[in-house]
Amino acid sequence: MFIVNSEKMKLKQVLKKTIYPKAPYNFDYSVHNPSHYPTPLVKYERGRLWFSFRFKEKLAGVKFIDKGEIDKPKIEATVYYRNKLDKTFEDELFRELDYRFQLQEDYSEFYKKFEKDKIAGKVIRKFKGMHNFCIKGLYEYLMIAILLQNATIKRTVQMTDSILKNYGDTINFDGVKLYSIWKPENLLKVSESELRSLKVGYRAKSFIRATEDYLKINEYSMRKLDNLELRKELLKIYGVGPASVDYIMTGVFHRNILNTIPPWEAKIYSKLIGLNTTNPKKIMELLDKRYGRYKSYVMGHLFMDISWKHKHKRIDWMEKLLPY
DNA sequence: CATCAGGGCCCTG
DNA sequence: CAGGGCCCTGAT
Repeated sequence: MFIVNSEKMKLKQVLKKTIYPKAPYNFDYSVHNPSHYPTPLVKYERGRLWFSFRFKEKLAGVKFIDKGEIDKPKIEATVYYRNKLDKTFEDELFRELDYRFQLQEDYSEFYKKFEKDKIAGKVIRKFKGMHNFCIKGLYEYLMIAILLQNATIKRTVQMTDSILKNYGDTINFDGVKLYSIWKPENLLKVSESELRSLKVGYRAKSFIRATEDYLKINEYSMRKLDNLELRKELLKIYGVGPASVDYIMTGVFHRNILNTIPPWEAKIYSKLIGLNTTNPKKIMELLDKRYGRYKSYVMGHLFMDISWKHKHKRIDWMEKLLPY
C-alpha cells in the first residue's frame, strides 16, 4: 500500500530577471553536463535550461535563456511558482542560484596558468568560460549519489524513474513537465519495504537513513566549513562513503578537490592524458606534480570535453567504459 | 540454467 | 584495515 503524497502542480510565471555572470561565461558548458545520467529533473536545449528548484520549502520552476556571449554574458531567468513571491524570498532565491551556478566565480588565475599547457591547454581554451555548476542541493544530490552506488547507469536510470514516479513531485511550467526530488520529510512517511518494492534493493535503507541524517544538518552553514571539516561531516551521513563524498564536495559544495579516482574514471583519465597506466595512484601523482591545486579543474575540463564529444558522436571506448 | 560483476558502503572481526 | 554481504540486472 503506497502512501501517495506527491504534489502535482501547474506553475505560473511570477518573476523575470536578467543575470549578468562574470565573464568569460559559456552558457551551455555551465548549465549542462553530458556525462550526468539523464533525469526528468532538468531539461536542456542549446541556449536554454529548465529545472525544478526546491528552495526553502518552496518548489519552483526556473527557466534560463542565454542572451549573451562568452565575453558579454547575460541570462534571462524566469521563475514559475504557484503565487507571487515576496521580495526577500526572491533575493534569497537568486543568491542561491548564484551559488549553485557559480555565476560570479573568477577562473582567471587558472586560465593564466594552464591555457598554454601542452596536454590540456587546447581543451581549456575550448571550454573557456565553463563554471563549476551544480543545480541540485545537498539533499537531492544525496539521493542521486545513493542511486548511483554499485549500479550500472541503466539500473540507476530505472531506479530513479520508478522512485520519482512514486514519490517525486511534478511541476508544469512553460510547457515543460519536470519532476522534483520529494521533500525529505515526506520520504520518512514511507516504509523501507515499500521502497524495496521499487527494486532499489538495499539502497532503500540508505534513502531513509540518509534522509534522517540530512534533516539534522544545515547545508547552508556547512558551506562555511573548510574542506577537511566538511568532508568529516558529510561522511557521517549514512550511505556516504569515499566515492560519494568527493562527488558531493566538488558538486554541491564547489570544492576544488580530487582525492580519489574510481577505477572506471582512471581508465578514462589515462586515455585523456595519454598515459600507459590506469593505476589511480600513478595518475594522481602525475596530476599533482603537473597541475597542483588546479588538478580537479584540469580533469574537469578534459572530462567535459570527452563527454560533449561523446554526446554528439558516440565514442567507442567511452561506450565501453560507460555501459548503458 | 548458473554465475558474476557493476560508477560503494556498512559492519564485523 | 581487510573482507564479506547486500539488491537487482544483463552479459556470458
